[in-house]
Amino acid sequence: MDASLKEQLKVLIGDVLKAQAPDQDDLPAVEIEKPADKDHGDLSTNIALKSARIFRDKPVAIAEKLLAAIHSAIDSSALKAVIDKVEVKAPGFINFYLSDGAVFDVLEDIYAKADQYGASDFGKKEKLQIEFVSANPTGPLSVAHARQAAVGDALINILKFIGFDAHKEYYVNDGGNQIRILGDSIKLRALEILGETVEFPEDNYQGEYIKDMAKHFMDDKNFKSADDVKGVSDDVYMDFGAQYLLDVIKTDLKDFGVEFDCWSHESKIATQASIEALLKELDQKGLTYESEGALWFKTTDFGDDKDRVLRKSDGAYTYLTPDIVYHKHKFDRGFNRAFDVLGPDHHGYIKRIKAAAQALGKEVDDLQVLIVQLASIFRDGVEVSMSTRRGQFISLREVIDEVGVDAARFFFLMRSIKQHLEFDLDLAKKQSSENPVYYVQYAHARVFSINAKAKEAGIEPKAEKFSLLTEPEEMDLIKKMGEFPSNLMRAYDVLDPYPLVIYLQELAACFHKFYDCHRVVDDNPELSAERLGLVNAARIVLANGLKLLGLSRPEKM
RNA sequence: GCGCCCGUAGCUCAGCUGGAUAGAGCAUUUGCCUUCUAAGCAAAGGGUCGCACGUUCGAAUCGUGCCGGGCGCGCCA
Repeated sequence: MDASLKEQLKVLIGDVLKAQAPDQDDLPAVEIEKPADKDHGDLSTNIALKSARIFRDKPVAIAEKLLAAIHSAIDSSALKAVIDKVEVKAPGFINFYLSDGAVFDVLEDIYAKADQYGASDFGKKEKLQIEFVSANPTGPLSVAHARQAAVGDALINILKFIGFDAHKEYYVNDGGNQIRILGDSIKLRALEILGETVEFPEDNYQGEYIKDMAKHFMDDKNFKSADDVKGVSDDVYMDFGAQYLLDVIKTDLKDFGVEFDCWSHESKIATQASIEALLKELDQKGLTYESEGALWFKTTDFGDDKDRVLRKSDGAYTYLTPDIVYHKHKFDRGFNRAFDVLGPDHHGYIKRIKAAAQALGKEVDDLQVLIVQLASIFRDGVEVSMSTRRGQFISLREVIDEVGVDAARFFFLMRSIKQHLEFDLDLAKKQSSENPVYYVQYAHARVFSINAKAKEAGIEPKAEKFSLLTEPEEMDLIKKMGEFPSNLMRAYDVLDPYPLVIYLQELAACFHKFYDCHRVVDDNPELSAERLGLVNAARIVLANGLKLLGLSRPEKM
């Protein structure tokens, strides 16, 4: 079932096809796939259907012709031990059935690699970075950030597992206007607390947490009067606010199981000198021009809808400019590729920042933006309305406290990032069969109670030379385990961990079905030993998958 | 008006680069615990895959055009 088997078959069939039509040079490529239906074998090729036009014959007739040649080719190759049966089925598929021995190889492979089963050197140590969350330190993290955190973290784990040198980074946007507003908000709330009448601007941060911060601030400084508050510069409020909230963010993320390799600060990277150097570089490449008193970047050269302003007519830089410096900094640090995880409100920004990467000499796909759709929160069956500006939203902290880390991470990962997510707090909280979180973990935990039972009976798990497992539920479970590596590759292809979540649910389903149909520990010691080996192999695969998703692997539930 | 994402069972969603009779969970109905955890298993009902053309031996999947929903279109960040 592994990739090399598919490749071997592909080559073999390709050779057979070529022998049938030596003069044809535009033969279709051979594709091998795993049929959805068990009655269609373990592997299948549609080559006869694809080449119907070239051979000017019915697909079934072509398949029959190829079948004889494939049979003899297999008999004289190493595949003989692996392929049990080959047959043609309407409308012209050629289906391959694996031998039991080939299926058992999966189990031996799992035991040989253990917690490294599924790992590979596919990534060839390519150095890449995923930047995610990167919320401005102006408030606690929301559910949107929580989803991005779960996705970024799981994706990093998967990329590392398949051989990439992957790093996770948080970009702290501490240079912009919003920090000034944050400082102002704290200051005004402090004055309010002291009984002053203040006009609190609508654009300032309205959340209750600002009042808490103002109290903390005054306690720290031992401020008692409005004059004390007015006596310190705005910078003090800004620094306090940003640092305070950054600490909150770090703590919340840590409690969510997400720890970054690097926290980059805009204020340290996008310095005046580095911005000027960037502008000079872009100018030398002929990618900027002045118009209406502003400095523009020709992003249209790279497919953007319109050019973008780098420096406003008042002399200040737009958000884009330091962000380009930051991305240049990423590539200068040796990251071959970079991924930015952003919310859907940023999709209009993609062309711009990719244009910048190309202007800096990178290829189009060296910078990829992963847009993670939002999550709607449902409580008591109704959607909770959220507004960041008004400070009304469910925070990551509330999600952690209310449903727990495992359930929250699982829910955030169980849908494609392209899919808008419905997060039902009541469902996520439930410790019952309705909650999909526990389905996978329960399979893992069940193995431990089997092991306890086996220990009583003095049965040791077998880890090689399997031969007695013949039940369909056993074979299905083993074959499903063999699909683990390809699901990791699929997660990489789509840059989204969700295929792994779906896979683990399928694997758990195979396990539960086996569990209900057959007893592991019974009066046949040889069979019991093999079944014990089987369920422990399943436990390894489940554990590896859960670990990659950042979920716990309970031994008891 | 333009751009991105979504539209598949009552609900929430899978369906990978086009393949064989469109799947799962939840919900509904019905079975299975004196034996390794019932947070489990089995069975039943439930679908013009938003609509229409097109490409193809073959379309939920690809293309075009509509319809519907979400988000975004600043010298904001």
